[in-house]
Parts: sequence; structure tokens; C-alpha cells
Amino acid sequence: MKNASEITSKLSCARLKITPQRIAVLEAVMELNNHPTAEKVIDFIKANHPNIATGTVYKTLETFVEKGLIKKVKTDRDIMRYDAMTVPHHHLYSSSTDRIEDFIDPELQKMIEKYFNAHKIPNFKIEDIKLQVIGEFLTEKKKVTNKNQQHERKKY
Amino acid sequence: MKNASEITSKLSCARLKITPQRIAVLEAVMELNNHPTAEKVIDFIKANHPNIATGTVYKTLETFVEKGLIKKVKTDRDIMRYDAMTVPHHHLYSSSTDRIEDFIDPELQKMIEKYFNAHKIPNFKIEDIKLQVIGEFLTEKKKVTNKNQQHERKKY
DNA sequence: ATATTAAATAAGAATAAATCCTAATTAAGA
DNA sequence: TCTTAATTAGGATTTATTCTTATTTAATAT
Repeated sequence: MKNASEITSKLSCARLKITPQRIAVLEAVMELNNHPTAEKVIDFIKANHPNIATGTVYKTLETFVEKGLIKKVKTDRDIMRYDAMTVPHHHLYSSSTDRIEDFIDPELQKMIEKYFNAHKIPNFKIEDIKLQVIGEFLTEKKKVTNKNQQHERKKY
Repeated sequence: MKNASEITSKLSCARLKITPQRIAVLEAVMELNNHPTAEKVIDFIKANHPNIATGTVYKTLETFVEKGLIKKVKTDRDIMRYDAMTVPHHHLYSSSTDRIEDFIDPELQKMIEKYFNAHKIPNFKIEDIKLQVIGEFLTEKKKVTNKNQQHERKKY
């Protein structure tokens, strides 16, 4: 549990009481870094903390979303997923499987921000912009390592 | 039922058998034009066709999505919504209510397409790009009529 | 260290959306 | 009209999530 202090500091920054349950949930979402479902988080936690209640995990995840510690990831399927990454980023979605990967592209980010600064939407205050790029992954689940490429993807 | 022929032609173009149930569902999604939930569709249909089964509506919606007649709209909440619009467009989401509006912006669309043509994502074939603009609506639910504005929004 | 108290949790019941199942029905082509 | 594969009704079932309440606990003040 190397990043224990990182976790507790995140919790206290968010003005949340530091409880074993919250530590376990935040650790799980950070460890399961590819957008786990609530169920995956629950399974992960059960291994070390067999008696943390299901409802507690759901409630804790919701609390973290409210406090901005994690984000919800929408899919076209019916299960909610969660994301511990806090830097602005988008997502690649497989149209045939449930694979989701992060898509970090500062240049794109900048372009979109610039566009919306120049083209305000009438009567709408933008808080966040998420790009869902839907398509097909052409490789198996492995890290893209080519350093010359424009876009990074986190390993699955 | 003025657009009856439009509906039947859409169905036959999609190589689907033309049934009263399918006509009713497609009509409902087109009529309820602000991204109805399955439940809203069911309620709408029940008025004229009291004995179309719930499961049929779900199945029919799913069939239409597969055939590309309608699209799924996923929200941060847990309910699936549907969209009959077939031209490429994005969505504005209220961060505090469940309001969703269409956001049509051909210039933005063109810019994004151009960007991804110039910056291919390695090992990924793009099929669709959806922009989720999350924020707050500053007006009540009414149509934006200013013709000079860049962005159109369908009325709620 | 201890007491206080508001916040958090366990446990499982309850809810709600969506799916599944099977027999009966129906649309479209022969 | 007949045939047949596709579709539907009806309802049970599943699954994700929320809710409820008594109990426990973390943080603060004493």
C-alpha cells in the first residue's frame, strides 16, 4: 500500500473523514485503472476487506464523485463506470466490446477550449466538455509505446 | 399521423418488417423529440396502443439502435435515453437537472473531423465522435430564436 | 486520554430499469 | 392463400443501484 499517504491526503483535502472503507474504495479505483464498474471495485475490495458492505461502496463512490475525487464515465451500456484520473482527458470507446481507454491530447483540448471561447453557446455556461470517440481498437489490449505518436493511451 | 409514410419507409429501408408496434415506437421517439427515456416512449404509446408490451418497446428500441434509425444517449444518471435525430450533432447536458438538448454546429463538426484526419489515433478506427458539453442552462426551457447566433438548439 | 457528536457504515430489504422466456401471432414473400 | 421466419404479449426474472435503520466510528473539544 505504497500510496497510502496520497490517498489519505486526497480524502482530507476533500474534507472527508478518513475511514478504512473510503481508503479501500479510493485505492481500488486508483489501482483498477481502467474505468472499473462499481462491481469490480466491490470485488477488489472484498479480497482484503471482506465485510465492507456493497451499499457503502456505492455511497462512497457517489461521495467521491460529488467531491470531484473521481469521475463517472458514461457508456452506451447500462452500467456506470468510474475514473480516478483527474487531469482533463477524453475517452476511446470500443463499439463492439466494453473496452474504454483514456485519450489524452493536450493539443485537442486546447483547440476545443479555444473554439468555445470564440463561439459562446447562448444561454449556457460550460463546465466540462467530454469527447467520446467511438470505434474499433485495432490491437489487442496492450500499451502503445511509440514515443513519436501524438496520443497517449494508458495501458489496459 | 402525418408522417406515416416517412416512418414506414424508414423501417423498410432498414429491412425491418413493418409492424404496428414498430411504427408506434418510431413515431413516439420522433414525436417526443427531446431524448425520451424508454419509459416516456412506453407512456406515449400506451395512450393509443394500450396493449403493446413493455418488453416489446425495449426490444424495438434496441433493434432501431442496431439499424441506426435512432441513437442511444447516455447520461451520468442511470437511465438510457433515445434520440431520433440522424444528422451528426452533439449534446448539451445540464449538470443539475436531467435536461439534454441537441447542439448542432457544423463548423465545430468540421473542425473536429479535420483534426482527426490530421492526427490519427494509433490502432484505432474512429466510427463516431460525440461531444458532451456539460454545464448550466441560463434560461428556462424555451427555444433560442436569435438567428444571428452560431448554434442552434431544438426546442424542449 | 476521554467524552461528545455528527458522520459513516453494515446488512439486507426495496426499487427500478432492462432483459429473458415461451407460446401465440403476424408480416412478407412464394 | 399458404408458409415460415420474424415478431410480439405477458409476465417472471435479473441486475444495478438505492434506501432504511440501528450501530459504530472518526474527529474535535475537553
